This record gives sequence, C-alpha cells and structure tokens, in this order.
Amino acid sequence: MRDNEIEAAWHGLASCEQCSIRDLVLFADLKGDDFGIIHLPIEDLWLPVGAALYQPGQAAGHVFTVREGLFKLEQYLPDGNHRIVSLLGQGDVAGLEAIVADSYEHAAVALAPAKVCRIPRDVVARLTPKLHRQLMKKWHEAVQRSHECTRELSTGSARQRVARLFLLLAPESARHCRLFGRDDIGALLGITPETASRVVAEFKRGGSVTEIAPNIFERNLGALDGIAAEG
Amino acid sequence: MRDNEIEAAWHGLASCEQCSIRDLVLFADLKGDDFGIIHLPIEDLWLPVGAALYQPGQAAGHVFTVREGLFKLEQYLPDGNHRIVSLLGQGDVAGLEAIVADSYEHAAVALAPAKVCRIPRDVVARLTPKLHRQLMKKWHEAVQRSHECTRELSTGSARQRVARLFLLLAPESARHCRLFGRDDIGALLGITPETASRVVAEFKRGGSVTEIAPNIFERNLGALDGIAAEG
DNA sequence: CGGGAGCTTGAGGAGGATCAAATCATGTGG
DNA sequence: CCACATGATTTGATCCTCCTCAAGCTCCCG
Repeated sequence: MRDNEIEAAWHGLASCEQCSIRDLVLFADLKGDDFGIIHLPIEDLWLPVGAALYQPGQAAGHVFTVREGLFKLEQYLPDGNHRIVSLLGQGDVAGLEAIVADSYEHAAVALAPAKVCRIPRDVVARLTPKLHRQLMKKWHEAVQRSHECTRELSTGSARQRVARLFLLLAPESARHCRLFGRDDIGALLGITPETASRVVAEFKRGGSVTEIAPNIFERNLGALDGIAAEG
Repeated sequence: MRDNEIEAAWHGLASCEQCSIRDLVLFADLKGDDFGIIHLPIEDLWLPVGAALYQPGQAAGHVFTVREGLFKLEQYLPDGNHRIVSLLGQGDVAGLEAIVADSYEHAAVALAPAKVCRIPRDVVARLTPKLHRQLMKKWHEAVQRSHECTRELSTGSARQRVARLFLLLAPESARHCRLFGRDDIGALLGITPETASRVVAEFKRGGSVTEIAPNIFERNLGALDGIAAEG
C-alpha cells in the first residue's frame, strides 16, 4: 500500500471511440469529431490488488475511469486510524476532485485486479461543455455511493453490515462475488477485523454464503436479505 | 416531520444580484446581465425547525441554497430505521439531484431555523454554461461533506463521535453552537438517543461543554479535540 | 392542573473490542 | 522438495462499551 503506484502496468493508449463500456463513462456523449480535441494521451492501465491510483495530498492531474475491478477510497483520522469512505466499481470515476481542486483527498487503492483509463484533467477541462451532463451524472453517483456507504455499511449490527456488504458487492444476477481482506472489511464497516472474520465464518456455517475459492463466495440472497433487515 | 412542508413561509422574491452571500452560492460567477436570463421566480423562504424542504421520491423541481440554518438529509433503511447521511449549512445546496434526476433522494429537514432560496431547476438548466464551475464546486462540497460524515461521525466510540460533532457544528471562532434533538444526534452518529444523552451529560459534567441556554453550548475546544483523537 | 413530548438516569445484558494464541497460506532459501 | 519465516485469518477468553427496557424528570401547552 506504500510505494506500489509503480506497480501500475502501462497497457497502451486508449482508443475511446471503440471503448466497450463507453456508454457507462465520461465520454458517453461525445461524437466522432469531438475526439479530435483530445491531444493529450489517455492511458490504459491495469493495477494489481493493493496498488494505489493516488494518495491524499498528491497533485491531482488526472481523473480515472474504472473499467474493471474495485477500488476503496480511504481517508485518515486525527487519531491515526483510517476509514474507507467509499467504494468504486465499473463505470465509476475516481479522482473527480481533480476538476475543482489541486490535490487528491483520498487514497484510491485497488481491492480487486483493476483496469482504468487515466485522463489528464486538461482533457476534461477542454471538453467541459460536451461533458457537462456526464460530469453531473458522475458527481451524482459519487454522492449516492457515499450515502449508500453510510446508510448500508455504517448502520446496524455487524451482522447486518456484513450481510449488506455481500449484497452490494455484486448485482443480484452475479453468480459469485469476491470479498477482500478482513482489515479492509473492518475499515469499511467500522468494526474490527476480528469481528469481520467471525461474522463471515458464522455466515459460512449458517449457509448464508459459501466459499467456493479463497475469498470468492456464492451468496444465498434470501438469507442475506433477511439478515440485512432484521430488527 | 410529516406534513409540515406547508410551514415554509414565503418571504419574497429574491434579488440575487444584491445577495449578501452571493460569493458563497451558485450564482457567484454571474455578471449583471446574466440575471436577465432568469425569468422564473426565485423564492426566498424561511423554515422553522422540523420543516421539510422535500421528501424522498417527491418530484425534484427545485434546488435550494441554504442562506442560514442547518439541514439534515435522511434516508430510510430496509428495516424501517432511518439514518442521517449528511448535514447542510450556510452556502450549501440542497437537492442538487434535481439537475440530473427526477425525484429527490432524501428528506431534507431543518434542524435550526433556516432561510433558503428556492431555485427552479429550469433556471439552473438555462444558466448551465455560466454555472458550470460553481456546480462542480457544489457537487464537490456535497461529496466532501458526506465523506466527512462517515469519517468523523460514524467512526470510533460514542464519546469521540459526539466530540467531533461539537467541533463540526460551528467554526472554531464561533462563541457557541446550537445542538439538536437527541434522536437526531443518534440517527446522525449511529448510536441510540440514550447514549447521546449520556455522553452530552458527561461532557457537561466534565466541562468539555457548557450549556448556556437550552441546547446552546459553549465549547471547550481543547478538551473536545482531545476526546476526538483519543486512542 | 393535567397531559404529552423530549430529555435524563438507572440496571442489566448483549454485542463487539481487545489481547493473545493457534492455524493456515505463501513464498524463500537451502 | 522440504524447512522455515512471514503475514493473514481464525478462534478463544475476557472486559468494556453501548443497547435495551423502564422509570422519573422537565418543560411546554392546552
């Protein structure tokens, strides 16, 4: 988590026009010749688990579109502890603050192997009028996600929080989902790693989830829903 | 909290050009003749404690600039409970989602007597290019506030959370600050009203705060800082 | 004066934190 | 290929915080 930003592997220059998830991302509204305006390189990177997109305080020169994987946004507390304040997944934008501020406000670290597009802030600035609608949508999503984290993941008993986390980790339709380290679960739910471990173990024993590979789980949605809502 | 949106008193039509806090708000960048574009009325309202600006699901026709007072944004949980996910104060904008969505996502309720400007979404839409920079700033602030709520108010012991709440309630320079009902403190900090009451009482006894009038407190910033950061 | 809402306080118990030890997984060097 | 070191996860035992339920209190308003 310290010096592994170097670990980001350069994959190539992105060709946004052919992007497979373009309707999900910032450039959804752009037309053919709008891409001519982009003369700074947009890079296509992939990152292993634990690699950081940026650190708090670092000069904010880029925004990042998440194409695949999962990121945590974490912030530090006066007492030295830290807390995960949001999760970002496919289609989300990390580092939006680059548009209005000079430095990043979180550490953005990959929780699952990830692919991202790195877009210079100047490209966004140049395209501003064309991107307006999408930018609004992305900001809106950022706020929604953050509220979701407080509402679902910082409220209720540890059992409820873990259950809701399992439900948020992947869409209902997904066959299985990947969980992350117990420390991260703790920092996200506001509980200790030990409690996180105990609750996950209890869910396994009770059949609410099944571990089909290390940290890959099949979910019993009915059971989890029940736990998430229990009085 | 139920049907008291009616309680909002109409104060008059706003004259944004002479607004005393214009540099804080959405229209900060507008020039003299830009105001000609606004032909829908911008209303100036004040609301008593407990009055709602809007309810979740309600058609989102306006955004609101908070000129004075304090609002809570609350959302409802699957189990029927609710949780305050953010606070809004002077200069903040409530109901930003009106720009990109059709209905509001929270209940916005006054926690202190409040003055707001009610701006039709069409006015914002019409002024879009001029407002772009301010809109970005406001969205950014919304995200920051929300992250602040998880980081400061949903992390650590009840003592720490209450101490941090006192510190957030007003700038350091403020002589005193107004606290709100114990139920709201609970819903904001993720603790029970009883615990909230007990901790506030303990702070009073210990001299960390002094109640100079019902729910008006003078703060001992040093003591509160210490509690907020205790290991 | 009586009622109600919100706040305070108390006693008891449950849930989660803490500290410590055991187990498991991974990677390294012999 | 095995022995060992390292780090994460699991589990256990104990303690403390906070929740729960219940009663008393204060203040406001009819």
